[in-house]
Amino acid sequence: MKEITSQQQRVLDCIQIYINKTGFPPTRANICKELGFKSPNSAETHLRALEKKGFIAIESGASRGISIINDENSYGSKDNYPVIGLVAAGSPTLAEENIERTINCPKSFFESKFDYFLKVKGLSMKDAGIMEDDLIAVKKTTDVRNGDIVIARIDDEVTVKFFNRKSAKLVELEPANEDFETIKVNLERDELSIEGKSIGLLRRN
Amino acid sequence: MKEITSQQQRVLDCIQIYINKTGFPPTRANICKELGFKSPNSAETHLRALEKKGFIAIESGASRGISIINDENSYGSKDNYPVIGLVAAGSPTLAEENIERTINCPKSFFESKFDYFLKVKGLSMKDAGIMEDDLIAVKKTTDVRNGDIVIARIDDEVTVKFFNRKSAKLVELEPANEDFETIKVNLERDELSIEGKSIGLLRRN
DNA sequence: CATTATACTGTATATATATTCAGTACAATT
DNA sequence: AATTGTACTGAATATATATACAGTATAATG
Repeated sequence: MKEITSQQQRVLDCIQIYINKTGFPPTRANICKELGFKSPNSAETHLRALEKKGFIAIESGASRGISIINDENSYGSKDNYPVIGLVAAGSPTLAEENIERTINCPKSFFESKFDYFLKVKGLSMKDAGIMEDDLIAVKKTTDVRNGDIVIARIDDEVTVKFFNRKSAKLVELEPANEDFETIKVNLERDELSIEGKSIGLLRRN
Repeated sequence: MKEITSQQQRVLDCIQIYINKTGFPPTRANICKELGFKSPNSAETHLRALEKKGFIAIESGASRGISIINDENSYGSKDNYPVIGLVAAGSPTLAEENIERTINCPKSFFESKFDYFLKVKGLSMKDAGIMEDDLIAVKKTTDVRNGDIVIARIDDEVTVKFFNRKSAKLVELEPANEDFETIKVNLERDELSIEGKSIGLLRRN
């Protein structure tokens, strides 16, 4: 993120204030009126500069298509946490197309910090009190221990299970539902990537 | 706030998701595309209905001039909610001595407003995904329906169960665990007070 | 010294967008 | 039986809006 000029900062503030006040971004003309410019092109050039520097995104062709980019490695640092639903095969979990929505929640809401909410599919962990459509608070880490509820990825499929390391080369992913079977992962043959672990859960009836 | 139809709810959700994803509200055409309508007027009429019912505001003439009205809770305003643990016999649930701690949490965190968190004891609702020490978000109300998870008080003891009204004088409180038995409450003989119902759940591992 | 970025005014225009009008159909009230 | 609300299609239109183009001026940069 490059440095911003004072005028560009005024424009950026103006956009944020406008959104806070009305719920939607301003037009070029709105910005001109707020800041006293007499030509819409004044706003336009500032917007293009802000876009080039990475402070905002502009949807081409769309009216009011301005969005303020909350940098700091995607979402984490603020109070808005993304909710991940179905994860498209092969795509990174936090890719934009996987984000269903965001939830506003205090950073210290769970005992330790976390990175996103994962919407649960299926009932394979029901005996651990994890039901369909529950939102698991996931902390991105590979530091997991036996008994942890982990979010694992096997062959581009994301699954939530108990982690259980049996030996140097064998990891078992155990469901909490007798209708499901333990997944045995031979680390020499199969690929296992640990996305993170569950540190909390949220359910909305 | 009047009642909303299922289609209007879909439109409202669509608007919120669009804003979350893009940073600005959708046009009529955007809504049509998302929901499969073929005429922008389909969206228009739904928007007007939502406006009339007070769910959204529409800025006349402005493109994308839709804003979602969050009555009171004004998205982001936070509040402290008490956590109720063991309820002393005879005392009101929200009495000071019953408050273990408070949790800071956005007012609009669950779909509907709630009054306190109740810390769950025992496993009588485990098949409903409610485990020991889970925190249930409780909305104080006596307006409960069959199938709701209610917080009930019988003889100064607080319990969480499924509510099931069998007849004018018989209410059954059903556990979600085969090791527990349904509590049958004869309203002519026993006293039953409904403290509220569960509208969400929070678990901290 | 040429180049580039900032910071504007002013005009013009294609098109994105809201909004109205004309219908059809169905269900719930009154 | 008449009215109202919901739930749409389809077409038409005024205007809101982004955006390009033509200038002017200043400061910084290599």
